[in-house]
Amino acid sequence: MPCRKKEVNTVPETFPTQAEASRPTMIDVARRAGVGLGTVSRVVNGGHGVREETAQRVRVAIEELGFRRNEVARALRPGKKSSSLALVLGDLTNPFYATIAKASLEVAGQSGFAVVLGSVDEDPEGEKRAIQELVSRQVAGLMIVPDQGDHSFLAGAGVPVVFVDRPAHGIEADIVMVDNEGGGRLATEHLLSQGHERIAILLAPSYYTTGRRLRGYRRAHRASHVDVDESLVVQLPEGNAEAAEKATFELMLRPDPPTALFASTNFLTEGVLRALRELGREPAVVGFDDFRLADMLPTPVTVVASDIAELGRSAARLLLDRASGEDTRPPQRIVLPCALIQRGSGERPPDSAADRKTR
Amino acid sequence: MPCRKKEVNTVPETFPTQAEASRPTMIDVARRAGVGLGTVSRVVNGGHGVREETAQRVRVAIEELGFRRNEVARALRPGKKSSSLALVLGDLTNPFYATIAKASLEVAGQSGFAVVLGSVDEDPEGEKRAIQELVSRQVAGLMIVPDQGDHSFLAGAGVPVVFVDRPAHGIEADIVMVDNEGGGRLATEHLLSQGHERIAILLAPSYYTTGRRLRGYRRAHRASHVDVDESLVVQLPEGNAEAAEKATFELMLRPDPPTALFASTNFLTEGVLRALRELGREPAVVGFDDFRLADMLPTPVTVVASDIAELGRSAARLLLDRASGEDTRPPQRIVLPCALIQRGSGERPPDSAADRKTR
DNA sequence: CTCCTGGACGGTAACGTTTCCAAGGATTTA
DNA sequence: TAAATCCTTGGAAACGTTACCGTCCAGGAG
Repeated sequence: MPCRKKEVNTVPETFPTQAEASRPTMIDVARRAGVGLGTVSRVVNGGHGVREETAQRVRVAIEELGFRRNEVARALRPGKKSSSLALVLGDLTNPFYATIAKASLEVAGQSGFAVVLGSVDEDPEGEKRAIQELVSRQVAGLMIVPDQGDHSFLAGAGVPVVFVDRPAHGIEADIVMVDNEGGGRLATEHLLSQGHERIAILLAPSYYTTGRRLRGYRRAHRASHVDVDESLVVQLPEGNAEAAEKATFELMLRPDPPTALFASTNFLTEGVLRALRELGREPAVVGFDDFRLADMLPTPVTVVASDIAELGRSAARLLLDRASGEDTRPPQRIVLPCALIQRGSGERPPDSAADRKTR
Repeated sequence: MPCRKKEVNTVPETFPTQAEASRPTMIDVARRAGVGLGTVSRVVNGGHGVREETAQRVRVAIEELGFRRNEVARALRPGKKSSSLALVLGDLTNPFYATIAKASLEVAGQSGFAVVLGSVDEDPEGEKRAIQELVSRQVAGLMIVPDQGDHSFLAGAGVPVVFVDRPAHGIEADIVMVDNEGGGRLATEHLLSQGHERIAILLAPSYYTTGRRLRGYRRAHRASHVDVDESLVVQLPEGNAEAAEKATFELMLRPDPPTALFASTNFLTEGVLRALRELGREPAVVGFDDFRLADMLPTPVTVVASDIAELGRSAARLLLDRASGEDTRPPQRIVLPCALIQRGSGERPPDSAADRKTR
């Protein structure tokens, strides 16, 4: 009897640390059910054109053998892409990215898609390598939170792409993002309306989002007929909390410190708060993007926030539509709104910035 | 001339939203380089047994055509598993899980492995489905942060498995975890040494880790000859901050409230702090697992912490070794130590728990 | 009764890679 | 010089699935 490898009904004498159990194939199922290979395939894929009685026999055989379709072999067929999406992003430890990952994972999962996370080094070259790795895995689509640098190499990849949070250079593709300019404007208007006229803005380096938030900041000033002191527009060398902390120190120790600070990123907000605690100063603070425990800090933190999870969900939905071929519209551009969440730190009047030295 | 599909040298007239570019295959490369298929394969896989001159020709052809090996087809060969690991965990929004994901991703990436995230619903049944989905994708190994429930179905999967953070029932496999008992003991000893004798412990429901942390709590009490008031051992109905907040309210409003609280999870710690702020009470608090901004809260939070990233790294390393077949040792059990980080909340003396109502 | 239609089903050819085997040429050894 | 060996190379089989193309049989129309 030409049986595949061996049936494992006997207990192996050694612990099967990495059992080579060789899962049953459709051929095994076909043999067992006494039908042809094609019939099994038809049953597995919805069972059209198969007599109910036959289908039942096949299903029984599948159950008995514990058969599961080999997705790799399936994806090999021409035209069929694998049922996985790729997600390329920076630092999962940043709640912002983690939220996107979780949300897209949920949506993909509902459609039976898995999500492959490419490993992302810091440099743009590493990003490119990671993306190509993923393409060679025949993923059905790519969700990318792009780094700076050219992404035109994606044009010929033959895979639909959705950019998340910011667009990429050199390629036109779907993009899902938040209303950065509106958010920057919202935050700044809020501070201006409290009477602040010296509002510093801290910017992470050269992200697209950074520029838009700054634009909102400028627009708000213009609308209120307040001039921007360019020395209060701080381009940080890095996007982390430490850089923001250092910059805040310098800002606040100037002879003419700002009365309010707008931190354009969740990590930057953290750095700002650290510096202020150290300094014992209390200028108004507004952050971009909400973060856990923002309401639990000594002065709860006012932020402009958007629905980050929706960012991930939209991206996944859009990508699934593209991958299925249903959606052939020109590249979409989805922009989610921002809202101001007042908690206290953003509602401090200009004079509260004076030295308190309550330490 | 039997050319594959078509060469796309012409600019398509419509925007190629999801270009069907049909990437070049090894056959194309072979034709272009004027060599056989096998030779190309040998070059791609390290090029042993190929004359340098021939190899060079092949490499040029690869470059010119922009060829990338199709990983799906590669994984189809018997014995060859795909070069991806699967990671199954709960809520990526929890920094604990996010850290594991990031760390394992890094290690896997260094070995050229991608990480597939299975979508994980809440129920154990969903977890099982997700795992089987991943197995059918021929992943080279599984990292699982297991839910309760039986995992014996994994025994025949023919794939190495590493459990993370807690063991699973019904299967013996590698496991990487933290020293839960030691950590629980450390936290409790610390509080006892301050003179606390009424220490409440809040426990998330029925996790393995919960039981171990509780055991450490009891051991510390026994070692100090302090009896445990069983009414201070609080099993929460859910593992989230809300449940902990509610329980803390009830605890602190008792006629005989505890003078210290040990929150056995980062989310629980958050709930405890919320309740205490609301109540205006200040018992000592120690949390299990560090969290971002813990040092920035009104009273910085003392925690027992371990190197969560190392948890993820170890898991990935172990799994890669197993997958390569190099490591055939019996199931390993890696336990990482916990350390106490004193920040203030855990160093409050017993009498500080008295009503302050400073609000 | 014959022919045609259509549903059910079996078989086979791909998909792109790796691996094995055999063949050819060059080089060494007797 | 002939034989044996090695290195290089080409070709074909196989992996598990899906898609297509026939075949077979039943039933209805002419």
